[in-house]
Amino acid sequence: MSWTDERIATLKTMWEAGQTASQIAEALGGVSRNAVIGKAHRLELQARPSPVKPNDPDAKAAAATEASAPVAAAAPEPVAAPEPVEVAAPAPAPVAPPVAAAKPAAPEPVAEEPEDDADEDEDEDEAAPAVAAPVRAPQPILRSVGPGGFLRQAPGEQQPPSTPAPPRRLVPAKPSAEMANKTSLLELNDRICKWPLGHPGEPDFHFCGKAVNPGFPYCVDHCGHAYQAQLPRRDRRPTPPLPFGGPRPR
DNA sequence: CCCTGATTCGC
DNA sequence: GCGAATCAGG
Repeated sequence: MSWTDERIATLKTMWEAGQTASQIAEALGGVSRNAVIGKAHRLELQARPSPVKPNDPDAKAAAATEASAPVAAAAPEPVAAPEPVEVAAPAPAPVAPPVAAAKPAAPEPVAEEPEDDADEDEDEDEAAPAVAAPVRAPQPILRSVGPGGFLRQAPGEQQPPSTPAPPRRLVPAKPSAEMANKTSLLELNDRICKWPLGHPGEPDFHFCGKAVNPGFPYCVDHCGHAYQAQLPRRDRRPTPPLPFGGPRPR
């Protein structure tokens, strides 16, 4: 298997979406997770919280290099001023994180309508009324910053009780009509949602294409899908949050 | 044990 | 450039 543009695009997309290397490898097929990670790094896609990220470069390098050779000398404690790794503290404290007031000007362009939370809109309805954003009190909400740098939902605004909802149609069932205004890979830019729909290589594969949530590669809706707490693999639905139908049966 | 990503290094 | 082997934290 080689890294075609399509595969690379998928890799990028999934990587940015927070999928694990294993999942990406599985979805792509024909590659190991190591290959995915290696490629991701070569593409300079690095990011995402890694389970193994020490602090001191020197100590780490030494440890990594001399992994098998127990260093019994030199540089016992070169640690002088370890810079505190400033990660946004998920402190529930009343003090608002800096990000909270970041963009209070534009309170959710998309109306999170209470009318039917049970049946949330995951489908890209051709009639998506993204414009019908009614007046909503511009009260800033307390948020913390997640590993990916995304705004985490405040405890109060947890919408559904983490109900992924039964897997529904992720790919428009209407090939022709829907295809007319699909967003192809070539049309991707900084302003439109890059959430992939369908499988790369297939005729109906396209991207969401809606306006992005400022600062993110996806629209508000898909940010919600892309950025969520990782559940243990075991408790994870086979594919629910995945825009990809999962590994394509070959 | 399992998982994760990072890094190295021979190819 | 690629990816298996290896490392290391959770």
